[in-house]
Amino acid sequence: MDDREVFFRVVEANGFGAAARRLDTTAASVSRRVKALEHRLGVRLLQRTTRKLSLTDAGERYFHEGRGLLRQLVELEQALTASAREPEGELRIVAPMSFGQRRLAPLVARFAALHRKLRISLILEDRETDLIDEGVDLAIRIGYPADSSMIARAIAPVPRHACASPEYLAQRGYPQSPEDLLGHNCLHYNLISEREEWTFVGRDGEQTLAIKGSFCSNNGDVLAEAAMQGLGIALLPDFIVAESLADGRLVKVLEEHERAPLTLFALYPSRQHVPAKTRSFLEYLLDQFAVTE
Amino acid sequence: MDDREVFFRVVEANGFGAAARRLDTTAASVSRRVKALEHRLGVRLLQRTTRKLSLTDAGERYFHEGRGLLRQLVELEQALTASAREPEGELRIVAPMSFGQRRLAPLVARFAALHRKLRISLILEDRETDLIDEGVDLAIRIGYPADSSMIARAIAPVPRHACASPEYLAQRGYPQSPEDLLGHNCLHYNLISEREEWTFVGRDGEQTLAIKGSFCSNNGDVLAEAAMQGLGIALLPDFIVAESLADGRLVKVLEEHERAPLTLFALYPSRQHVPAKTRSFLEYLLDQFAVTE
DNA sequence: AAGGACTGTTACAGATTTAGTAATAAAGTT
DNA sequence: AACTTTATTACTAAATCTGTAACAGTCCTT
Repeated sequence: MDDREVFFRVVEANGFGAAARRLDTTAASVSRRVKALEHRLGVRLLQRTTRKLSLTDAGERYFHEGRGLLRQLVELEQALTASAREPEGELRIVAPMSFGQRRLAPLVARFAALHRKLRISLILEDRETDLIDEGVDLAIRIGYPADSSMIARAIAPVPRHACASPEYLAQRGYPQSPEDLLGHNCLHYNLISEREEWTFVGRDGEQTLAIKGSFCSNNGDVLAEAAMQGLGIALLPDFIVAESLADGRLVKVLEEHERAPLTLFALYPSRQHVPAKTRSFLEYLLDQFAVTE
Repeated sequence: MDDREVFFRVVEANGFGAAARRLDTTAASVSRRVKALEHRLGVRLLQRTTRKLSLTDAGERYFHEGRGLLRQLVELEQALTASAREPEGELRIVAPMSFGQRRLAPLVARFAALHRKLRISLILEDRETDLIDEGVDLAIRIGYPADSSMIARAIAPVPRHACASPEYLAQRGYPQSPEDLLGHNCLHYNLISEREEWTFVGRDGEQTLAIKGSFCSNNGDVLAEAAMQGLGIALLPDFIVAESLADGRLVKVLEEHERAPLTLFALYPSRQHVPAKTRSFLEYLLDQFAVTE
């Protein structure tokens, strides 16, 4: 509690004791704080006998001009505090391109409809942006957490499937074991990892293969399209190939050898006092993915 | 120092350490205070890595809207502090009628000329006003201090003289001792004391006489006029009869029996943080009367 | 690639400040 | 005159704040 506020309360309540009661403290404390304020300003603010209070010129001026200022300041602070509770302002989200388009965009649109005081900016980029530099509230990443100064919250597992078109498999054969891939045209998705290695779970644990292929890309949709055209086998995240698998344009291979899924992460700066807009969206995401997956 | 001010300084200085240097404290302290402010508001204000600072939405708003408010408040406080040093505003003085007219008015006029930022209100009243109720900064009293909650500062002695017109004395005789007054028409000034008693210094200490007279008043000028017209002997303060004594219209009697003079007092509320206008005027009075008397 | 310089944060210990209790003094009230 | 009510202050304990120093993360230079 500010000494200034104590003084204003004394004037409003017209007495030290009355002010103390309203401020839930003792008259002794109020007396000392007014004294301290007067000492700090070097001006007597209240002329007081044990029975009467009256403002000095300085006190009069301070009360009339200062109270409004302090009140505005306090109201501003309360607005800020409130904004930490109810989502408002701009929420900047960055996410990988494909995931953003396919999965995030519809969720974000529904979330935006729930919070009309929120302006949402969804930025799709396949590079790791500096959250602080870009003023980003929340970043969606797939893989493993990296930036140590950020908080990484796991949202959902992201399985990856090795898949190809039925035509390709009919022509080149259906791989029965990971090793069989060495004879196939493997289409590498180099956004998650540059290294042309695929890892599967074999008889005795994980097994990493140096694969080869005629085509790689940092864009999963391009690879999926290539696979559908019968170019080869692609190892792609579930959300990119789910539709194609569902309607049969792509077929999973080596399904029982799939390694543990990647993780969908939400990254946000710091842990103390996360603004409501960020916290709220994060909870929404967790809720949505808990149901879906 | 207010946490708010620390935060604004951090933003202005663009760094905790820089702010600490300007505020003449340590980075540790600054860090903690910003943290405390954020905790109090429940909002993170600054996004910080060890190398970069950036305002959160809340911090941005707080800085832009709050800094002006706090600055106005601080400037108001500085103005109040300054007003305690340089006389300004309204200075309300109350004084007894006769003394005010004859002695104080010219001094006040000269004092007013010295301090153009001061508006002086000289209230002449022969009753004891409540300084606090009336918003009076300084009261001039003659006699002995009474109001215990006020500060009474002695300014000058005020001798009283028993005096009459030369014509009256020629006709009725010149009193040689205080007792001789019993046979005279004593004109009582009942402002200082209602009781019709005059005290003189005789052979063995003070001697109080119950005097009698055909005329009394609470106005010294009226009494002086009456005395000059030869009505009787009046016991009046020096400042009322000085002129008449100087030009011979009145003559002192029993001069060697005069008791100790009354005292001219300045009364003002409290002792801590006396405003500059009051202090300044008091010093002026002391200076003026030290020279004159 | 590694070291150096600088940043903000935090544990610790000591110092300062603050709070409430109770006693005191002053001014109304019955 | 006794009683209330009011503001103030000495006293003690609790809370807070401060600076130091160690630490950790980041950028820059070599």
